[in-house]
Amino acid sequence: MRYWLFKSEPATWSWQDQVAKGAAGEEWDGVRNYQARNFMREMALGDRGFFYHSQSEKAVVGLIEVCATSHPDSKADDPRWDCVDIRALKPLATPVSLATIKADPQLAEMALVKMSRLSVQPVSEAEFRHICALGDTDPD
DNA sequence: GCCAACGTTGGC
DNA sequence: GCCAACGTTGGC
Repeated sequence: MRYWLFKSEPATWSWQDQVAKGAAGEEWDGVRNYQARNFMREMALGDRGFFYHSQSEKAVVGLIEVCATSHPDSKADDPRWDCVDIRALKPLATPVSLATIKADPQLAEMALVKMSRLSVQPVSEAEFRHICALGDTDPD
């Protein structure tokens, strides 16, 4: 299993919006960046990831699961844009802020820190487990 | 609100 | 194919 991070502006699509979609999940549409799209094409059913609030909040707030592999983005008028569907699993008991991540030497190599504009990015298993621990949340 | 980083576009 | 101009993202 691989691990990922999905970034969203809460004003546009928040964790609460994601939770409201329930087990059926929702298409992660709107990505118009090749790197982010290519990561979504690599995702497998059951891959796990973080839901991150950018802008005002800047924190990892929840755990998600990939529930549909890559398919054309239904909201794109250009066939080059694919996306996956994800569903909310559970919130982090304690959100893990960007400041916390930046201050942690074990997380210094994360794309979140090094490539701040990338909206869909891979997370290593060690990073995934560490952030779950910081968030007082069972990764399973 | 500002600015740095970075992706895209279009002229040459 | 290069590069300047411009737009967008996201942290501060």
